[in-house]
Amino acid sequence: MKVKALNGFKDILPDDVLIWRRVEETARKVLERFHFAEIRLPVLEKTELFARSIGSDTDIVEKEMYTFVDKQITMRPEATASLMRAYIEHNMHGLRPVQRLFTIGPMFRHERPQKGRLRQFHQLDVEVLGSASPRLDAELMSLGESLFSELGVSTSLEINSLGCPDCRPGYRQILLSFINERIDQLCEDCRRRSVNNPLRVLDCKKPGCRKQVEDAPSVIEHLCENCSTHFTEVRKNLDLLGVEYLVNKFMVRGLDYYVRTTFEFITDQLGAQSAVCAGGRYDGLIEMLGGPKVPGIGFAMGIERLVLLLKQRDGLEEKMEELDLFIAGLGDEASDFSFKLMHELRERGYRADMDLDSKSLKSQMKQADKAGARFVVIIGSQELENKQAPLRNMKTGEQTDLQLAAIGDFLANAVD
RNA sequence: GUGGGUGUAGCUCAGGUGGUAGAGCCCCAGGUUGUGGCCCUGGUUGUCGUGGGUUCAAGUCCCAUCACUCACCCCA
Repeated sequence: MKVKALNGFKDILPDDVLIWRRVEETARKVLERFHFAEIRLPVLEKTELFARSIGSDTDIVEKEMYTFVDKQITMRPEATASLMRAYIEHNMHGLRPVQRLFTIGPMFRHERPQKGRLRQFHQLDVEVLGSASPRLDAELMSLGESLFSELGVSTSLEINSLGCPDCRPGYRQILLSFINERIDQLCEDCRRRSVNNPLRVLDCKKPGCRKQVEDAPSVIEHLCENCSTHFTEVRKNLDLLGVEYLVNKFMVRGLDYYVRTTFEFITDQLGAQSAVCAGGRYDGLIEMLGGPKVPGIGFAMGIERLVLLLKQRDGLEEKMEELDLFIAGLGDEASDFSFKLMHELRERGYRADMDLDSKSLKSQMKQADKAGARFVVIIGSQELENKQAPLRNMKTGEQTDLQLAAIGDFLANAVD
């Protein structure tokens, strides 16, 4: 019986790694422009950290975490909590008034896998601590927009406000009585939700429920004055930056710590997993975790989902050039020489390879072609004797004789 | 946790009503005694997911089981 990877855990093979690297490199480049610094965090944390931040009543904490029950530690299901922990632990609020941080890495949730959803998945997590300004909310969304446009992926932005501890309880009551008036018309799930988390009823996907809540009271209409002003300012700043968005009054977040602004970048090309990037404001979270009273906002981008989008976009990827030079050696003596030459060229910084198994020249040329080698040099006993060998440009087919000793210098000229 | 779909070569997939396994791609060799891509010729690779049942005979029918996958739930 072959040993296979766990369900929901995937190998990322070399061809895909090229796409992953493009995503990561683009992200780092764009984030640098927005003055973000990278932070690297551990994958294991105390279970308590997640229970306190994400909320012990959420599905994530209740049934999706990989927890070592005997040790009270958990593989992180998301990055925000860890990042807050690090921020507090290292007193980062004292280093500068506003911290702009991001991190990229694997997260773990024991969910049933499906398209765009794995048990080990990867996120780009972006957080800004230390400012409550609505400008920041808009700035983060424009950052998301820049990331997508830089990668050539089209998404649409939806925003909402969830209010704050001052105004949400009141709204919750209003919504609850609205729901209770038509509780018989709602699906089983929604009836259950109406007790645990009435806001969730708003984003039920069943057409029947949708119709019922069509004109439900929205959070936005019941925001307190501060939250309302904040939301207006966020929208004003989005307009100022020319960021297009849609207000989705039914958008709800699954994590307890969100307040005020929430947003999602969505796509219609990933089946049921439409959100590629989602986030929101979480003023109060740091304090709740024992830190200073510092506001924060952030988002997470699902890298697998992003990679899927990039892959299903018309794939016109060029053949990758993996090598500067492939050395085709013919015969033992020439192969010894080639082996040493290859080593010297690598020491000088060139990408070189050769065939170690004394295959036919035809086969070696094929290998060179497969690898996308820029040049091939062919070395046999005749070439050793004359100290010069034919060097072939694989793109043009041109072939010229070159002194063996001059190959390195030739590459220095030919390769940027 | 719940429901649907699919399991045949390394990959993508054919195999009406049961008769001891196929194509394309990939890979390898040759055509071209030392030259890649295109072309031609030939070749390698299978416990037909697994276990049981019906039958003279099962990839094909029945049952069970596992894996993968999509969707619900939830979420990035």
